[in-house]
Amino acid sequence: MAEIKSGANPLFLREEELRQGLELLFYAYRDFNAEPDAILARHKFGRAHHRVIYFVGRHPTITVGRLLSILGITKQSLSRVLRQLINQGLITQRPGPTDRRQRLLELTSKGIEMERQLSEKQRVRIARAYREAGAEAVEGFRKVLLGLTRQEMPSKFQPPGRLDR
Amino acid sequence: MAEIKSGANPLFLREEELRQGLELLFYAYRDFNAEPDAILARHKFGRAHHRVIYFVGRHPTITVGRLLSILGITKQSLSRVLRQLINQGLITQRPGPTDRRQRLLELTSKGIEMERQLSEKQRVRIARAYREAGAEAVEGFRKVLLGLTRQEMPSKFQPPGRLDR
DNA sequence: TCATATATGTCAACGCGGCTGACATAGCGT
DNA sequence: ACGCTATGTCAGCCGCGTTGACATATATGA
Repeated sequence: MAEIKSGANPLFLREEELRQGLELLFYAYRDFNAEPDAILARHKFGRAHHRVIYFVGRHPTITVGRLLSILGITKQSLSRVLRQLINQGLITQRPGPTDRRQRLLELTSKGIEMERQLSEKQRVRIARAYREAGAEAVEGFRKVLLGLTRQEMPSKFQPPGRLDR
Repeated sequence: MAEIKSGANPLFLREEELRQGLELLFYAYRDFNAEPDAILARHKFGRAHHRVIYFVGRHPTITVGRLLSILGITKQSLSRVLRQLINQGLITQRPGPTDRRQRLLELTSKGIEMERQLSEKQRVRIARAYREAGAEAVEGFRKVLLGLTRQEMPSKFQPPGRLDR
């Protein structure tokens, strides 16, 4: 990659560069989820539970509908994991104060504890990567990821789809 | 946990920063795979097929065993999608020249065409993100992702696990 | 040469978490 | 009063992971 603009074959190198980015993202995403997966498995949960716990923790009193649109899955899919989380006492629902059709979701203390356990592994991992890479690299990391994210496809709202694994 | 070391509260900001990275990665990974997913669906394939096509394209004449260890899945899982890809004429196998137990995998021209279609969307996306972010940001992006990737868990070889989506 | 180990494939059964379609209920708003 | 919205649920399907057991061909070392 030193000779990126080496006259010889800039197009080929560029292609390599892009592939590299592709793979980096693939491996990083995989490794990044390995540790939480192990914890989840001990509780008979999966990544879907993790995501729900995460976003409810991040947005306390979030409504079901909002959660659905963040996750980009169907209500039937969400319902399964949400019901489990509620039954296990990790999440509570209560009617919305103004619109009582809504169910506002919140983590219980048990849910908060779980969230902490799960994200701790990832926070440590990110923190280490940030520290090693330096502030400037972190800024670049964010910029590029943001660029990857935006500009959705024609369909105005994100179509449902698998995330994970 | 918010105000643990408050004062001005550098710790809180750091925490926010880490969460931001977490989410960025989540969204980027999701959006990044949306377009190929649509193409795959039209051919009755899924992400598993995409990954196999990708890595066989990237490493022509790769053996089944090597592919398994890259993907980090079981041979039974691979076998299903690999058989389909072979039946559909996207991938060919042939015995290894020195060790005839091995099956060397390669994309057919049809497979190459498919690979091109799939990765084109992602290459365009990455290329745009790189262009917009600038060379320096790209370097940072790579550095951080690399930091996220390495340093595996205690188990010396990566345990099997889901990737994707 | 013979025994064991390796590379690969296959059958069967299971689990998670997406999906569609249909239908139900409560509450909001006109 | 009526229809739209937010949510939930039942039923069934599919992709793609998993484990365990067993089969076959080939390589390799005692």
